[in-house]
Amino acid sequence: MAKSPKISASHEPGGLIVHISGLLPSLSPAEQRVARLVVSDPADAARRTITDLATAAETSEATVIRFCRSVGMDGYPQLRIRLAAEAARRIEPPDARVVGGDIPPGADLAQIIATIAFNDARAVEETAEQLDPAVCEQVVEAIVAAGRIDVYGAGASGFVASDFQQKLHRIGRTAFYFPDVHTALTSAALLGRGDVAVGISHTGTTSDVIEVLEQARARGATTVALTNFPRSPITEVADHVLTTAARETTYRSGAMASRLAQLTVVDCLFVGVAARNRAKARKALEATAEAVQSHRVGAGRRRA
Amino acid sequence: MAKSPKISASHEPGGLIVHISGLLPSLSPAEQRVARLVVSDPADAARRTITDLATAAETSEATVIRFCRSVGMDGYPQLRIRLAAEAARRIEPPDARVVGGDIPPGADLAQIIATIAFNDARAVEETAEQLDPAVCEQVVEAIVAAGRIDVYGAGASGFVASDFQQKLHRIGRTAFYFPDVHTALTSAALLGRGDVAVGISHTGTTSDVIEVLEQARARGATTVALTNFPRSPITEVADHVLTTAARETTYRSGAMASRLAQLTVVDCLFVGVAARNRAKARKALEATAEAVQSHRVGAGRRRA
DNA sequence: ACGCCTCATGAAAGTAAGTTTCATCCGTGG
DNA sequence: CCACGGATGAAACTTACTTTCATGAGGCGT
Repeated sequence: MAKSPKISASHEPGGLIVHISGLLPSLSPAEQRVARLVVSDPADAARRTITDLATAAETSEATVIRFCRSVGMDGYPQLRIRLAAEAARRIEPPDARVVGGDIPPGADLAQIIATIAFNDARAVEETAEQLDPAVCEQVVEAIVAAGRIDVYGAGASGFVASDFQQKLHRIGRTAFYFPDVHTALTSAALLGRGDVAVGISHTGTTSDVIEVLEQARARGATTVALTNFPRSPITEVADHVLTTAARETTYRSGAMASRLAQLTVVDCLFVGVAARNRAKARKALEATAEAVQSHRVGAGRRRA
Repeated sequence: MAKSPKISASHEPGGLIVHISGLLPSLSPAEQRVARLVVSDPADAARRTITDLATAAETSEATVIRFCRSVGMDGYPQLRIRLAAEAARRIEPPDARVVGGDIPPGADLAQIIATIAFNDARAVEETAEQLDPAVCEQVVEAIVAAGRIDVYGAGASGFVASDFQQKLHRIGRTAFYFPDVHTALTSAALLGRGDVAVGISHTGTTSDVIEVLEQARARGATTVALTNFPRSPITEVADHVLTTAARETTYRSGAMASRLAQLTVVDCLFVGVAARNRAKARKALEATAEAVQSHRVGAGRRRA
């Protein structure tokens, strides 16, 4: 048989749940039902027997096993154990905040704040946990060596792309961001070997971004994808894939946690690049900070 | 039936290992061998199959089962799971992260990632903690009732302003953001009673933003400031002050944590506003999501 | 010392859990 | 309309877990 991809999960001891939620959209419907059960209550799933879990997910044991393999486990017992470990490690949320869940209709502002902060912080932490330092290293390497860096992103991811561009620019890297697809395509066509193209798309399905990244790749540039879903289409046109870990269940809630997760990754890359040449980066940052100084009032201390 | 003692362990979630070593002397020799293996390396034991463990302890599966019962477990699978959970909990959280500290010169990427994520997550959490729900409420109120909302911000805060504008727009609020001071001033001059002007500035000293907010206030608009410093100049021209809690000592003016903190506040306001009219907001969000649908590939799940 | 009892122990039988195979079904594109 | 490929669950199968039971090693009273 042609073996399913089986994305390795062995190098991420902390992020099994995260890993699974990332893979969720790439799973078959029946497997998704299993995944959802597992993600929503890992501890409970660990307690269940395979038959039990299969029944709960309204599917067969065979599907559960397939699910195990899909997320990189050898079999059900292994999943169970990893799940138990994971569940134990995770500090119980202070109160009944639904992770990744919707905000209850009757919620007051204090609840809303608590829920959002909790989910946002989680997204940041979990993203960091599952980020592969080796891949980051390669990306940093490529950016450091790049003649030019293009950052692409549409919609909410566009802000992140723009932020990244601006950060790189501030430390003296030649970076561009294009809010417009046509311009972006034009720019991508002018990239070449040694240049870097970074495509940002939470879902990994934004055709504009994929198209541009593809173009860049065709021209010989090193392509990097930043997405929440490790098996989404964008990863097919990327040399390096960086993933975020936002469980933004509700599409409609307007890309909140995902955006923070993306920014966290951007920060990591930025600092990684800056760290390659501390002195120069620092000097550049100081120069840029000084440049806007005249646009600040009450410089020095701010009235203790 | 003359049941063996079976000391309950269910009420001590944390101390399974301790529990076991406590009753080690009361176990039969063969069971003790099992117990010693388990205590010395719980994680490893959890990975083994019952037969495997029995062999390692030079005994039979039956004895392992008896051991399980002796320590209060129902059977081997339960022991395994508890063991895995216990082992996971023992792993110390990655320490040595300097809160708000600079990144050490020799740091490798993994350290950088951990430090950034830690600080970013902290900023988000602490911001939420000190956010005043009452002030948020007033701001939400004002935005809901506003005829028009202007969001101002320069530099890094500009991205946040832009993000806020876009979010409000998506749920049907009339919101604007101007990257250019002149345009912003022009717009502010056209605001009036019932309108809202939001000024975002991390330091609270960005003269451009202050100036624009001042103008807006003079025209009768409700002014809101979002800053990290509760007594900075911007607060003097604001009717409502919302503060972030980012201790941005890292990589000066990289504006990393502060930006996430600001976004968290924006998210809270956004959800607060959206919650005021769930149905309408949801409909608007769905409509906007649908609008970009044709720019996505592989709508359903992606590649088995 | 002898018989008897108790208990620890593992072999083996039995049961349940997990895994594989395979036929069927369903949607997709030719 | 058919061929194809993937998804799926029933059932066969394997492995893991649990129970039963026979054995034998002490202990202990006589």
